[in-house]
Amino acid sequence: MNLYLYNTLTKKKEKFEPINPPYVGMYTCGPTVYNYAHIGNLRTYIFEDILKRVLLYNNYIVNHVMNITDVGHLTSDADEGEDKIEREAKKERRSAWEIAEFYTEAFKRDIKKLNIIEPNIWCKATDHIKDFIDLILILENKGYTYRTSDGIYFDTSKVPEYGKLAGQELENLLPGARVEYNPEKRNPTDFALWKFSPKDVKRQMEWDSPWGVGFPGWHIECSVMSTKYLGQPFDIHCGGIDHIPIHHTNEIAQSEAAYDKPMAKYWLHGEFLVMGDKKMAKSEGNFITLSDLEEKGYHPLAYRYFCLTAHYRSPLRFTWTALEGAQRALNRLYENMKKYPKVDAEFDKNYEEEFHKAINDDLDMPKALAITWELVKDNKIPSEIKRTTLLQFDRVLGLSLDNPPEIKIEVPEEIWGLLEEREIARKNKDWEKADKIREEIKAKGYIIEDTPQGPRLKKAKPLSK
RNA sequence: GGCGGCAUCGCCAAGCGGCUAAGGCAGGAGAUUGCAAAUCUCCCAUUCCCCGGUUCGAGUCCGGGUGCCGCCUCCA
Repeated sequence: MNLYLYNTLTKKKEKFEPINPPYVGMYTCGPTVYNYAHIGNLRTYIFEDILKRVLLYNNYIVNHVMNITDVGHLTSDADEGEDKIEREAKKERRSAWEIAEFYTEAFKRDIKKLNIIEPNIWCKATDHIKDFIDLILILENKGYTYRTSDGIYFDTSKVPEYGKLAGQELENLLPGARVEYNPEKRNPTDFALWKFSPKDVKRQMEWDSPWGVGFPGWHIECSVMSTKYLGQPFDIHCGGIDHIPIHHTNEIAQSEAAYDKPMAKYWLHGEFLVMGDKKMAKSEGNFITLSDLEEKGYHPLAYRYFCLTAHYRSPLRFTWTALEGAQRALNRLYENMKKYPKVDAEFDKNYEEEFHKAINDDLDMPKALAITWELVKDNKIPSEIKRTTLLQFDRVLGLSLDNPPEIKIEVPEEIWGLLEEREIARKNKDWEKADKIREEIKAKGYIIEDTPQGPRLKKAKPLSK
C-alpha cells in the first residue's frame, strides 16, 4: 500500500519513496535541554513517533536520529542574548554540564512514559564540536562565511534559494519585523556558525577553533549531525512548525551550500498545541508539563491518546475537559481489551485495511481512531479477533492496549481508615453512614467505586479549566 | 508591512466535489447497583461563520466580508 506524506518543501501530499528502500533515514530535532519539556513540545515528539511507527508498519527499516542540543541555543535567533543552558545554570547554581545532563534525563523519562520509541541514535551537540568546525571550514573555503566582532556568520545572500522551505523572500523580511538590528551582519537573515566567547565573562562550555575560543551556532549542529549519521540527502527531516522559517531554513542553506545536494527529501512539521487561543510556550508562561498531568491523576498515555484525536498538521486546543475525555475513552478501550479472550486469532482483514489506509494517508490518526472504535463496537466480529486486530493497530497507536498501565495513586492512611469504616457500615446496611463517609472521602479528593471485589479508589479530577 | 493557516454538535475533532456530515467526551433514556460510581445497550448536527458565484451536485472549489491564530524575536 502506498504511503502519502505532506512535504513542507513542496507544500503537497506526496507518495513516499525512500532514497534507498527499504531503509529510511529520519532526523528529528530534539530538545534544548535547559528546562523540562512541556506537553506542547511533547506533541511534536508524539507526532514523530507516529510517523516512525507508520513507517515500521509499512515494513521500512527506520534509522532514527535525534539530537540533544546542549550548547549554542541562544535566547534570540538574532544571535544576541545568552546561551539558554548557561543562563539556566546560573539560575539553578549548577554547572552547565549538570543542567544539560539533568534535563536530558528528564526528557528521556517523559518520552518513555508516552510510549515513544527511542531513536536509534541520540547525539549530543557537545560530542560533535570537531565535526561542526569541519563543516564551517568547508563553508569558509567556499566563500559562504564572514567574520564579525562576535563570530563567524553565514552569508544568506549567497544562497539564491534561501527561504524556499518557508516561502519567504529576503526583501520582505525587513518592514515591520521585530528584528534586533545587528549592524555588523550583512543581511538580516544571516546567522552565526561559530560564536566567540564573550571577553568579559568566562563561559563554562567553550572550545578552541581556527577562529578563536567559542561555541557553535544552533543550526550548524543539526546540519552536521544529521548528515554524519544519515548521509546527504537523507529521507525525512521533522520538527515543530516553528522551525520552518529559521532553524530548518538555515540548516538547508548550510548543508546544501556545503555539499551541493539536497539536504533531505521530505520535510514534515507538527502543528502547535494551543492553550486557550494562544500557543503553549515557555515564553507565554502558560505551559504544562507531563508531571503536572500526572499529579492531577492523568496517565501520560491519556495525553498521547488526546494528541491522536487531532491531525498533526492542525493546531490542537488543550483543555482539561478534553484531556479528561481522552482519559475516559482510553480507559474504555482498556476495559474492552480486558474482556476479550487471549487466544491466537487472525486479525480482521477489512478493518486492518481501513486502518492501514487511514494511517498511510498522511497519518490520519483521527480516522484511525474512529476505525478503532467502529471495530470495538462491531458485534459481528468475534472478540478474540477484535483483540488481535486491536493489537495490530496498537503497533501504531502505541497505547499499550495489551498491557494497560495501572494508575498508581497515593492514598493517605486516613482515607484507608475511613474506607474501612464505611465497609463496616455497608455490611450493617447503615446506608446513611456509608454515604456520609463516601462524601467525606470525596471531599478529600478521592472517589469510591464499589465493585464485587470490594471498593476501589480513584483520584477525583478537577474538571475546571 | 509581508507570509501562512483556521472557522463543522455543549467540548475536542474528522471530512480535500457525489452513499443518510466520522469518532471520542459531555448530555438524555434503559440495564446493573442499597444508592452511586464503573460497565453495557440505545438516542443525540436536514446542517457545516456570513454574502455572492462556479457546478447536474459544495462544509468541501472561486470572489468578497467577519472573527481568530501562527510565523517574520525565543519556541515543538
